[in-house]
Amino acid sequence: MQEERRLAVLRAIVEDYVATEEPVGSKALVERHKLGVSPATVRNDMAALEDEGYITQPHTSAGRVPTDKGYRLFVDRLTTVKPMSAAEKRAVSTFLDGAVDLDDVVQRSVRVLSQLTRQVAVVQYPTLSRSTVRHVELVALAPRRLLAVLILSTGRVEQRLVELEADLDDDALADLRVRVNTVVTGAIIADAVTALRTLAAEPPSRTIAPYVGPVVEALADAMSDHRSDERIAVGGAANLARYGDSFDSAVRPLLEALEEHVVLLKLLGEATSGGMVTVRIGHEGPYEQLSATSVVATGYGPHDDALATLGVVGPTRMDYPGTMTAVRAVARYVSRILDEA
Amino acid sequence: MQEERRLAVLRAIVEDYVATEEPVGSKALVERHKLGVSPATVRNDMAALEDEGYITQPHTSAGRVPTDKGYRLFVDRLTTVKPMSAAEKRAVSTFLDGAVDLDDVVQRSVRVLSQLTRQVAVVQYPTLSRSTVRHVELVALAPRRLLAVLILSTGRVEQRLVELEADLDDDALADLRVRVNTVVTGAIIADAVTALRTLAAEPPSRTIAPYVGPVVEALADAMSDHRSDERIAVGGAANLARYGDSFDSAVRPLLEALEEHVVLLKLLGEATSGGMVTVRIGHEGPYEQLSATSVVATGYGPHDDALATLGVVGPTRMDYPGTMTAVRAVARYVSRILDEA
DNA sequence: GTTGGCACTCCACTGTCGCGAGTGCCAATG
DNA sequence: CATTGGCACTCGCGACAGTGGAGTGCCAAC
Repeated sequence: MQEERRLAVLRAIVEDYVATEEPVGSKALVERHKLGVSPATVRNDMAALEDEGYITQPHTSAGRVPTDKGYRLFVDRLTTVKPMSAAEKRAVSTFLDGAVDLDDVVQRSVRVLSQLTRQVAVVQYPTLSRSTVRHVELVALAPRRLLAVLILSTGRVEQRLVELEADLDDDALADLRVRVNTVVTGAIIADAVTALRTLAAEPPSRTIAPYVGPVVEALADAMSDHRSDERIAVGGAANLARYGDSFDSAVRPLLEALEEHVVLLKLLGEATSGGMVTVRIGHEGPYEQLSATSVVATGYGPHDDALATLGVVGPTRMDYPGTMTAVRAVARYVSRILDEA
Repeated sequence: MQEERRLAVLRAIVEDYVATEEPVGSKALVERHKLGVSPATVRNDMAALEDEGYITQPHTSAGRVPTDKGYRLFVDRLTTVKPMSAAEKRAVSTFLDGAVDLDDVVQRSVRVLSQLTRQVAVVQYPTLSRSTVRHVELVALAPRRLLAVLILSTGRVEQRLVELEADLDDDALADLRVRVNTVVTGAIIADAVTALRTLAAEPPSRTIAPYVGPVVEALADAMSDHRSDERIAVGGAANLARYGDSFDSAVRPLLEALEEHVVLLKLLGEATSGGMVTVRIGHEGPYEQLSATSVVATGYGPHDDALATLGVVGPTRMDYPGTMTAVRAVARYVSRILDEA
């Protein structure tokens, strides 16, 4: 009974603090939220909550502020799903539907996500390693030169120039093309690479033997190209300007992190699929300097495969319910678009 | 005679102010720069400089600060070329030489430029419209489906999927490939597009007539794809953290501008080729809100064609000589790399 | 034209003080 | 035993005045 009210008080504190950015006191609380009890009672509850480490006061005789632990409890148990407004839904769909290719999808996602949440949005490009090969094309550019084109299930296209050591005729090229595609089409990247290497190690026909090596190398290179794994789009950095206070402690390290895509990737963490949104609050993250920022992220990809991750980073003091639904919605929508492609 | 010393005083003021970020007074000036005259004399000169609008004082009885006009004079007439240190040169070359493709070149340029200048660096991707076509490849993916690959002189590769309305045999494909390449190879984009349209309007052979339309459309689309024109890479935003003061007035609008690539493009301005570095100081720029920021930019591209622009944006109070040489050096180096490719 | 002297200005900094929001504790109450 | 009103206490914050110092402008002398 009292326990229940205590949680209500915590929720109220979090909500008010997020809204006002100021430590919230007992009196203001009972005024804004009809708790049906007196300020004194709330004070008792607050003292208890502080003992348990959910809230803290910046200095004696100031209002209370949620701790990371308090936000955690709030997110885990007190969050009521906040549906998006019809207007917002419409905005997401119309904006994302205009995308013409994968690059564009990612760019637009970043944009819509940052505008929706008024935070910094981060979208990872679909990872190669977990996508599958749709098709491989080999194009003769010159007798000893060909272009290897790799088309993936995510819509990504990679190409590599291949220099050969012997002239290539059309028949051999056709043979090679068929052999390679038989082996890799439909396979996930990791498997495709090993399959290709076996092919190169034991050429199944003498016609292709002289060429299979360089071609396989080029393809394997394109497949395991880690630069693509690390690609990330960032948007809404201007929202950092709203931090106002706590510039050095919060904005500076975050700005630096935004440049270091490796750090960002680590921040986003493992992709979780199936509509689950991960929330990492303050010090729970792997970086000491980012102890004042939270990350709300989720995986996305066609057929609910979590190919990549998208989310937002912002101050620990953020609107978690709203942000979570926005992230979830954008992830779903992007996944659906990738399904169709 | 006095005129000469006055300019020396202005130069000293600019240098000191850039170094210390604080209004500079007459006494401090004669101490730091061996001007050979007394503070009183300097004061007279300062009064004159203020009358002419080159410097100003934030409030009565404070030191002087250069105005935009003062910086302009400094940049135009007082700048002594500041050579880069051997270490810096080495850093630029080793860092940029590691680039594997155009994307990588741009990314690395942004990085090295922002680190060199400790400012926000902006690099525009080489514009399509002024580059030339190296090669067009057409790849049959299915009887009625082919991939059109466009390879440009800048190293950029664009591809488009083309759906046909009639089955395509190998002979027709080969014919089409030859015809297209004859028309566009070596041409600059603008010419290539018109040449393609003529080809589509008057098909020179009946074999290719049913296919030339969609293929030409796809290629023309890829060529005039304005999204690529607008592509820009930004780096070093973390350097904005050093602004410290004047956060709202300077950092916020700049952060917003960094997201709006259209604005950035306009800021960078027209590409100027041939080692000329453009400096735009404060209010000289097209945006009222960015009246506290300067832009140092120059064009770059293979064979000294100014295909695109790169530069840095920062506070009007910046180290112009150092920034200018850094921008010039990076532009030259990138141009040379594009030459080789 | 240059210089030293001098009076003046004004910002930045410091210390003091009162206000108000908020707390913790306690005794009273249902 | 949870809740409540009362009350004394704490402490941050804004206002205010006083002070020191850097810098200026002006002037008379060289």
